[in-house]
Amino acid sequence: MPELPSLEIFKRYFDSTSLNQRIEEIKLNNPEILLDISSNELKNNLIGAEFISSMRYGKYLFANLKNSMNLILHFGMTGSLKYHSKTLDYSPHSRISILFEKGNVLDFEDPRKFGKIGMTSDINQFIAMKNLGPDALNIAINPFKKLFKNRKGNIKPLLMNQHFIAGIGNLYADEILYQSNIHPLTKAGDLTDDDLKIIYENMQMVLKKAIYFQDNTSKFPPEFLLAHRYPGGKCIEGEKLDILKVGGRTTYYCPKKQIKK
DNA sequence: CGTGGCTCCTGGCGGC
DNA sequence: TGCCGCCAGGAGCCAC
Repeated sequence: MPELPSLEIFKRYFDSTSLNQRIEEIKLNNPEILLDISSNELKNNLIGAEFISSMRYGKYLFANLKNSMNLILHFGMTGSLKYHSKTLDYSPHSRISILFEKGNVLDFEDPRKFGKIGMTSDINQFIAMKNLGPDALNIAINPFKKLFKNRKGNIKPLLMNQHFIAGIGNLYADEILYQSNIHPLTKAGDLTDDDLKIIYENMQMVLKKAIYFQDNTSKFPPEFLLAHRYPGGKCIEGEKLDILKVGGRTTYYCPKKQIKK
């Protein structure tokens, strides 16, 4: 589920389970998910250390260690966290297991193995190296509007472009545009100042609501697209949602509400 | 630059 | 039941 809202949920889960305990052992079941670091190096940084805090940026979670290193977690399409007792509930898809001294385990699960795990001593440098745009939940309206200066291309791929703005994925891009009455194929250059304001406000609203609903789309009220986003689904006004491919990704929108300019 | 296509990998679902 | 094709919340790379 990993768009910004799930990342925020993961962060809270991590903070409430995994801080301030000595790391005793690392089980690295799939070293191929490591990002620019060897298994031994990762283990050397983690074993004997402890997490003291965490920070989310876009779709990345940084777990801060007392020794001033930071574990980087990227969840791909199917990543998640699971904290459990050492004695039970090992996930078959655990790619890395972090065993704490008191007998509990944090599993990084990821069936499809699109996730990545790494380590950095400098989070800002990592963000700059990845060339990530500003975080979607921590940008003010004027800087947001400025991002659109001289931008071409369609609005939906732009919202999903992590170099442009960090945190929005396929589902929430659809929701934000639906709430804003903007067609996903609208050219960025055709958006008015008012359109950008509306998109900005809906981006904030949608992401916050999604966090509030624990990123569980089945809990979304009917005025949200995500409550009806499946083949044959109808929006709250009874209009059948249309499906398009935009930037290679399946896109749902309401043809009545979201008119192309 | 911007875009479209392909790739990594695995599981779940619908259709035959 | 078994097999097959298609699809999936991400993102990097490459060719045009």
